Amino acid sequence: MSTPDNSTETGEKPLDFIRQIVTEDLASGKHSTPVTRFPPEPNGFLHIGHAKSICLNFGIAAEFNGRCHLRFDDTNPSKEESAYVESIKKDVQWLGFDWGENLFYASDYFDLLYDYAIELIKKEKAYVCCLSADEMREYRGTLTEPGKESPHRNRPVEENLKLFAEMKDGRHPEGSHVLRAKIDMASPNLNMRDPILYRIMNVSHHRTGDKWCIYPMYDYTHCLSDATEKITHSLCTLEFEDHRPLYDWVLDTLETPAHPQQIEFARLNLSYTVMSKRKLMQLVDENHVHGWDDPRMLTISGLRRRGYTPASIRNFCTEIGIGKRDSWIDMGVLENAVRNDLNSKAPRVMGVLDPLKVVITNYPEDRVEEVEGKNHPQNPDMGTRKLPFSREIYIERSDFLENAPRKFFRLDIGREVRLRYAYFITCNAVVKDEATGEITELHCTYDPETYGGNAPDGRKVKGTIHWVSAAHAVECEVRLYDRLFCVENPDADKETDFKEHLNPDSLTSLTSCLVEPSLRDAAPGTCVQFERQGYFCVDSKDSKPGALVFNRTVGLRDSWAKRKKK
RNA sequence: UGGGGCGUAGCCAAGCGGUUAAGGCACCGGGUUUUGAUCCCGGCAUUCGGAGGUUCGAGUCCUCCCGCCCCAGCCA
Repeated sequence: MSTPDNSTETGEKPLDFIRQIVTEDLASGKHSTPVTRFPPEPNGFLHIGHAKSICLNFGIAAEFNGRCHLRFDDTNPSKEESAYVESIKKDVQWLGFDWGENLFYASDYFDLLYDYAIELIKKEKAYVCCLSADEMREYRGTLTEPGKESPHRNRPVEENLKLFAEMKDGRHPEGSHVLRAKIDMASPNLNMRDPILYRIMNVSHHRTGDKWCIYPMYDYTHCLSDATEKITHSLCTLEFEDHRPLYDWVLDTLETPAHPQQIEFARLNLSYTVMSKRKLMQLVDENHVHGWDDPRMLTISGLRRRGYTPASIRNFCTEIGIGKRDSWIDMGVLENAVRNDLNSKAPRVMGVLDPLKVVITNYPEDRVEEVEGKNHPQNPDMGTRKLPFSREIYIERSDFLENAPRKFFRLDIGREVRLRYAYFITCNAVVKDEATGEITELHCTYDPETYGGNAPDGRKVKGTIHWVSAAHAVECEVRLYDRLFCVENPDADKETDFKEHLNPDSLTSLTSCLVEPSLRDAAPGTCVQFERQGYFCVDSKDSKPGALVFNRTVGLRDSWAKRKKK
């Protein structure tokens, strides 16, 4: 029944090259079940690029009935903190993944790793080197010239054992000694020119405290951690391709429980943003944004606060695919992913961002009626809600235009529009501030026959606009976000600091917005669609009862705005 | 002129020698619509970085060329 067709059984999405390898390894019996791992270093917050890796690793585990470990790659205590461990766990869970019992730390293996190192020394495959960092750089050679062997390369085993033990016991200062693999100083692959395995660091570790003053390097730790956990497929990004020979060398030289296969894929690049932890940290530290979870940040916590759903991020990750090309994904693809998810999930409400008062002159002063609004026009299961309607309402300022062109389907003097779910109104007069000329109020009349929004005489209106009742509306703050940078690739020009491309208008705060009363007690995190405008969520940090704050997750597609631009 | 990778539409991405080169985003038309949203329907690569070659047949195989990315941390 084996078929060369690599599409899924239902034929929806073809398998990427990694899933093809996994499929083949299962078919050939090389593995009975795949075991993957997501191995973040706890030195910062997770971002959308990590989400790609998380979805890949946990996704494969779920699809092929395997498992995925969460392993903290905590081998450099000078940069790591347990606060990051907690935030990473939270983000992975929030994305919808579960590592079950399989939570590991590279630091769990420090004893094991030390024993393996002794093993290497005994096999004459590792030695203690006393060259300084500068000397070592000189000895390493260059891209085009081979390196020179260290004078300590042929130390006797006993001496290496003794020195390594002394390093471990804190008898040598930082930088004075390192343990190196004995491979090939003439290798065209710099990673194979006797790479460092252990360095001395007099730094306490967030988990092991002061037990150690020597810490293993990534290249040595990662492969052995993978092997120890019997990982089958060790997935990492392209820049580690050159490290694979070293990964394999360690596992071939030592006797380990398994020899996982390292497979590299392209990391995610998104237009109009930066992705590296260093740069994100700079934005936070220099107050260009308000913290790691600023809704403009493409961190998982920022996206969460912005109103992105876990499903939207997962869908985005499967949509963009896995490959080996350096690619730049357009920000619009991410935005499209939230719109798609929220379109079916978010209840519809009405909110006015830039209010313009409308007095319905033929509506009784003290009358209040209720009209019924659908919570989702395509999904009756989401029910309906009552909306108060009265003589004074607010509409969006941009829904009125004097001397409007024919194609403007909104309000102008003499034009009739529908107030969503309420009545047809016709504008009769404009009230302006005499000094500034600014429009302060509109006078309209309503047609009592059109309750609910339909005219018994069958007459049509071209436009339907949203509104709130002045006496019942809830005042709130709304924050609009735009892309953080003005250019597609803020990193492109090495001469210019990426921060010079920051978009000065990435945040707009509107403070006198009015939303319908059903939102009065909306809980933090609540996602809704403000009809005709976009998807918004109640801010999880700054929103308080009585002082609601909404974040615009993403606007609706707007073909009218596009048309106007032309 | 060191090594390792990668080139299919504006952006991603299928394609695994054999009919008219999937799909998504973007874009352009049209229809439905009490959201200028959603939804629906249609359009959008005579050509796969370039040039040769093998073959009855090449995006897929071979050769050469061109372009881009990564590597000289006691970071991961």
